Amino acid sequence: MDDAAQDSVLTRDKILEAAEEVLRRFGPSKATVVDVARALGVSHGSVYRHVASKAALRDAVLERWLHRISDPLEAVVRGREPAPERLRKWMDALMAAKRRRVLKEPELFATYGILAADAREVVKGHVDTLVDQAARIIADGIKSGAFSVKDAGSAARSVFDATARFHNPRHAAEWSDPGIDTAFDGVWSLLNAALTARPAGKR
Amino acid sequence: MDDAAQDSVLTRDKILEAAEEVLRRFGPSKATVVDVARALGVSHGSVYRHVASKAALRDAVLERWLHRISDPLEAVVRGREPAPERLRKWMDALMAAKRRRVLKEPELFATYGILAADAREVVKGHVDTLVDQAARIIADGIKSGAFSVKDAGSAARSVFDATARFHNPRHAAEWSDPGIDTAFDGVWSLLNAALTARPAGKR
DNA sequence: TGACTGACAGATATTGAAATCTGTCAGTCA
DNA sequence: TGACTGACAGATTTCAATATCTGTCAGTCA
Repeated sequence: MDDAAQDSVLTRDKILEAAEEVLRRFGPSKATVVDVARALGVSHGSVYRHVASKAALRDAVLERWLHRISDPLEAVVRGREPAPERLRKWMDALMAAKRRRVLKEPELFATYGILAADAREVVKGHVDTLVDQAARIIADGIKSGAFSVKDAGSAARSVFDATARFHNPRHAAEWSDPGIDTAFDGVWSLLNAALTARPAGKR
Repeated sequence: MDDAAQDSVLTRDKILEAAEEVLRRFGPSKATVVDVARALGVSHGSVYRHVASKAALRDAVLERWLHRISDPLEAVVRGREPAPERLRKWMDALMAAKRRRVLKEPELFATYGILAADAREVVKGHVDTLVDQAARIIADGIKSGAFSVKDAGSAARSVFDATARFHNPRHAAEWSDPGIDTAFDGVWSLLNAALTARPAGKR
């Protein structure tokens, strides 16, 4: 009848919210659908009315989390600085976002790492989103003449691949190495040189 | 008395040999020092006469295995081709060595991955060896004028970092992706451009 | 005499019975 | 009438008793 303040109606969003909290508190190996239902005060059968399976629920929670990483980077992509500075800023923001999460809540980070291992498709989507962001910056750079590569898309993919050590969660343990920033600067200066290099009289 | 054919004397080498075989057959979680001793027909107490601990034994076996990867690359480093070709050949050989091992014996590869997780120092030594090999090639390239980077050592480290996705075992699962070679070519062409780029009239 | 054994203490791993979980669906109730 | 419940089958996980392992060392024996 009235459609406001209907706290009692079970929505997919509420389930995702609760699942996130349950995962945070119990970790991926202990969190159960029954826990999620209990947190919401419903039977676990009700949960299955809104999500197809436990795997689908985990996927959806992971997807949300990944969006909270990639969405804020949009602001950097749409920034006004020259493309080279903007690309560096975007990389810094990406790395900072990841590192902040490992440092602040290492266990939660590990939890999402475990979810990601079972959700290749979701992760692929996340990576594609990020590569697309980088590609848009590089395309700007090509247009303005700052970058001299042919294809923004493949350049973006290569930049992303070449910097894997600095943003791929598999390498998270290395992010607290003292030399990590120096290492990134080294890689960055090669990549930046490659992107900006004048086509050059052969060889 | 006589020092030939003394099959009965227990040496550190024989222990490493046996430990390798036990690890191959039982995997890292099941392999025990008792198994190694049994394979050698001695008591496990004897094994402790030659190795300080199970961890030290694992480290030594891992180190051997890593040497079997890095040693053959020396031939490439000492090759006669121009540095850029040689560096590429070295990278190809490194990647081929790793991929061959995952493909032929995935479980054994996983076993060594697990050993490596507990042997940071040994792994660090292996990486240093590899980076040093790359640095020697790059130094040649600088001498011959083919490369224009300042410091061979740090350039080598950056090249190694930038190609992590293609040789770091953490990414082994990605090595069977159909696009992996294309991805490497993309990264390589950026790195090659960066190394060979003429210092360029600024910006 | 010194390489090797084997029993030991404490730590770690295995095992299988009992408990819990996932996903379904006929039935309730607002 | 349709969102929700709760009991169920089969799969998975837990837990505590039991067995095995690691590292040591006094003692054997060649």
